[in-house]
Amino acid sequence: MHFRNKIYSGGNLIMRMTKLFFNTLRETPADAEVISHQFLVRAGYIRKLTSGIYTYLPLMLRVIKKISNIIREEMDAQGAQELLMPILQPEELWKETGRWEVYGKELMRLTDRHGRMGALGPTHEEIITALARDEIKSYRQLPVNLYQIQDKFRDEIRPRFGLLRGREFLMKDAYSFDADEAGLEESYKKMIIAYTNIFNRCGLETRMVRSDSGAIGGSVSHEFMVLTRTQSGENDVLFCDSCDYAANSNRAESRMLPADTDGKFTDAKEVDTPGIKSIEDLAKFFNIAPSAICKSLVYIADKRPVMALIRGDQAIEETKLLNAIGANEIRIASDAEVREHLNAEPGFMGPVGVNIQIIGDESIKELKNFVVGINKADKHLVGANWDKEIKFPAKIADIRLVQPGEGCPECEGKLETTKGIEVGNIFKLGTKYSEKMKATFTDENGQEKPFIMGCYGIGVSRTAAAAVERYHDKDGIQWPIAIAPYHVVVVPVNVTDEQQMSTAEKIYNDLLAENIETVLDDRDERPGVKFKDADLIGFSVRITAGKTLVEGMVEIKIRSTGELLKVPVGEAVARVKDLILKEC
RNA sequence: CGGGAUGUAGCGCAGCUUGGUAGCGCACCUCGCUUGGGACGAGGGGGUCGCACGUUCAAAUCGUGUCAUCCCGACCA
Repeated sequence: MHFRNKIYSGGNLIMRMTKLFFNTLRETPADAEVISHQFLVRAGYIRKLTSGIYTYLPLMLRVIKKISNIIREEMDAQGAQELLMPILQPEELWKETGRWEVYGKELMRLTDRHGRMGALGPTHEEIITALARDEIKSYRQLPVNLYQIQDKFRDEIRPRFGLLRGREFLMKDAYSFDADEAGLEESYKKMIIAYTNIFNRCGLETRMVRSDSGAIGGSVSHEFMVLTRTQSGENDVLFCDSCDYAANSNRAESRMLPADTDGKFTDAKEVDTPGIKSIEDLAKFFNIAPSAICKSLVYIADKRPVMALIRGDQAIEETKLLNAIGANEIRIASDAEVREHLNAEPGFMGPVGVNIQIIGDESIKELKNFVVGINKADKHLVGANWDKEIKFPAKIADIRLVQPGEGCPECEGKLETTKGIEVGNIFKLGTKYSEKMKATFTDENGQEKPFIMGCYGIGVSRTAAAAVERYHDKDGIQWPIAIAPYHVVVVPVNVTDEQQMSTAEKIYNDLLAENIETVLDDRDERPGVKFKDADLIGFSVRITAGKTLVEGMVEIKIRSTGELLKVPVGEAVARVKDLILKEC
């Protein structure tokens, strides 16, 4: 309830709409695909400069500042301290961690006039670690958590969805330094508290989900997802219908349905399967369940071929596979590559007599008397068993894609799926950066030790977009009140009507005196225009001074619910204040 | 990077097939009128038709190249 603060730092003081720098569009911009992009452009919040790069107009900046301030308050409450690091980063630091090579094209590299290489910061692990290395010498100085709110630049392969995936975007990034694992655990928990509070205060329902750590590395990580309840959102989230388990699909686990190995084939033998290549065809051909088949897939991981085995009814989760074999890049092999590396026809390949790495999913362990390819065209082996006819793979890992409907790994519930927008993430980095960069401190025994680190991000601009994605109707945005650019718009229906205008002015001034952020729509426009704009922009409350004035009443309309109240002029301010206090 | 599409006024689009003085709606300016859900009338301003080269008496229109933007995919906080 930030409006209680005497000093509001939301921005400039122009609160008359004739002065406000904004412009609404009647038509939807052709290049805006998702709702948040469309409304933010139409309502005059953002304008595109170039692909993936946007100007935040005054309305947008107010929203951004509100989110930022909530973030600051909650981060500070957990003992974190704000600083601000440079956006241009020197090549040397990135070479220390090796990320200059592995980060890829997303890292926007540039050269200065002296020919020195650098990059626009997509994240700041290197910079903060270098700072800690120089400044933190003793365990007595620990723990420390430093954060900043700053523009990040990532040269996205394909920017899209407006503010949801831009190249330049506002992010809060925090980095914790601890003396030991227990300290990191403590810091991590504090950030969970901070994040939970932040998103709650922003009025966003989020779910903390387990996720893959990606290129940043580290062991444990969680993402905070806004569950959009719509088609939009880039991540698939699996969550339990009865406990609080939730995970990104690239990390989710489950109790899968048992295999249906009915023991049809008790003896192992080669069988002709002319042209029968797919699992589906095999199942039909033999009249068995897909789960009685061992599926073999070949991937090219960092240019080397790898065979992945999985139960026939299951699918590979490529991110899991990538992590399991420690590769940077992975893709399914082409037919030509299968022939080249296996000397086998696609559709008949299998884990026999090949000299490439073989990795098996957990799901193949229980396979008995199964059907499997043996690298012979138009033949399959039936009734196979591990370590009899087929050698059990040396490496087994969870590389399976979890499907909705499967059992929750932590309770008896079932998993459901929804789209989510990732607005925050937290990582336990451990010593990944501090070791490489020789960022150490002296512990109480005089031993030199690397910092135990964590990092914690929140996409500020993305959070704003996610809020629009989640809260809107056909007419426009329905901001949660805590992040709405203004709380109230006062609309005199006809600015040439003296009574309407003076009433509106008075209410407007009285609201301002109560520290309620109010704009006066003093434009000489027809009421329809003002109402449409008010809905589109998403002022939380609209007070209309119009025809009801003859009864001494004004109208109060609540944007989020559409609720309409008629109240005596003299009570309007108190009623609105009350409404906002209750956050509508 | 692969596949697809589009570049014409600030925004949304037509015109291109069949080459001949660049149009419509919204927005903008002036005047009038209007004032409870994106009014109406009259008048007005604004465009190197993405860029370059070529074909032609003549190119928004045809050809070649190039750049940009968007969509699908690979990738990703």
